Amino acid sequence: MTDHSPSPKDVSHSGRSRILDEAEALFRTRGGYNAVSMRDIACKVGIRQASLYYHFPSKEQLFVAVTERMFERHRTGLQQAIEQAGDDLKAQLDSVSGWFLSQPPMHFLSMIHMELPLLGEDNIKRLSVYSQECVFEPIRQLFAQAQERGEIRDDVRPKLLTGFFLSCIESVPYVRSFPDTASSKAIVNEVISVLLDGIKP
Amino acid sequence: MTDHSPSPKDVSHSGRSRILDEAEALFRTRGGYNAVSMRDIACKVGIRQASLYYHFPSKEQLFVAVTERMFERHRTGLQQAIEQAGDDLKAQLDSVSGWFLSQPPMHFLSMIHMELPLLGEDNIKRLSVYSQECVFEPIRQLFAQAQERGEIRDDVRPKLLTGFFLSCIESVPYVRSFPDTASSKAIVNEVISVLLDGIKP
DNA sequence: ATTATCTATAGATCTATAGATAATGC
DNA sequence: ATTATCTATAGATCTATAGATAATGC
Repeated sequence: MTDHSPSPKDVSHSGRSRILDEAEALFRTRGGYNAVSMRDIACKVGIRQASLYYHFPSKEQLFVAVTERMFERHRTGLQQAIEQAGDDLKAQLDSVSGWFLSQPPMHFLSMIHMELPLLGEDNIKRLSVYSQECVFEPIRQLFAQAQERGEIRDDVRPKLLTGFFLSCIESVPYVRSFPDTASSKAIVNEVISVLLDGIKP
Repeated sequence: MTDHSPSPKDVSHSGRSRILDEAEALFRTRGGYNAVSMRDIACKVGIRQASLYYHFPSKEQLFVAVTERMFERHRTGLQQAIEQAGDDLKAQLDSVSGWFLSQPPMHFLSMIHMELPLLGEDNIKRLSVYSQECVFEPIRQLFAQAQERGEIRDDVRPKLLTGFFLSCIESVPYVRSFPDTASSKAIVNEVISVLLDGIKP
């Protein structure tokens, strides 16, 4: 929460944020909350497992901190991406896609329905709300404003468009994994092209 | 399909397939492979944990069996759905969507990148290939044939369309979870409408 | 005095195996 | 004789706590 950064001696990045970094990488690359032990995390950081409990009261709270920080990063990243693009829908979508591609895949939907249910009720609520604010809502507004400007048909709902767009972005690493497929950027361009113009000739 | 036999001795349905049913439901509703123990599964079935090892040599093999059976079910379901629809793209997509909505959500992408990595190398390969054959390939062919019939622009790749379509279908339970949102059928219709015609006015 | 680590361990798991036992089929 | 279950338990975990210890700040 309050990051008083009292030690400007942060040579080569230590302490709490180092733990968050390593934990985030492990939760992402191995199979999520249950597949990563406190020992795994401590090992990566280079300390003993029990020492993690000086910084976080429980594994669950460490996971929550990791996830909140990630959402927060996406909030600011998305905000900047959208600002830079100006008031044009396609430019905004390109920019937002560029942001997501610049980040390690967050696996938004997978997180929501495979990781959240493992947590306590309060934390589920907390992270659900936070994911909405940081990730979903910025994109929803982008679509809603484009609709007000008349760039989007009136019979599609921005909320649903946001869900579809996010899920397509999330599928990029998967389709990329096919033998002959193109770059992520090319794939994303195809998503956006289909979204804007449909697949008909 | 329906299992309503209230008979106490449950002659209709016991043994191996009963275990697969309960395990599948648990893996889906709780948080996946690591979140479900053999004890949980045995408890649902009504036997002791050790008895599961008479039917399956390991938890991993049980999970593989569950997943293969699920893919197989989707293979035949998708095949029927596509056959029934005839040679029209929209009709086929409607029918395929109808099939997915008739099934508990399979969380295709989530499975691929959160569950598979937990398994042994051989099983990863095995299930990857199987998921391609049973789920991905039928839909890819649907798009490829529509493209040959001239119903789809030549500059979009069926493989990518398949990824996008699957990921959108997978997002339906999520967007459904929003407060005011419509039925799953209405959501899917909106996906298909956007896919076919784009979002421009 | 505070901060950040350590060692050691309690207490709960969880997977899998060994061997006994009941029920069924021949 | 085979099939399907059971009890009991070994052996590995894993989370979290208690209390000691070193390093840093005042």
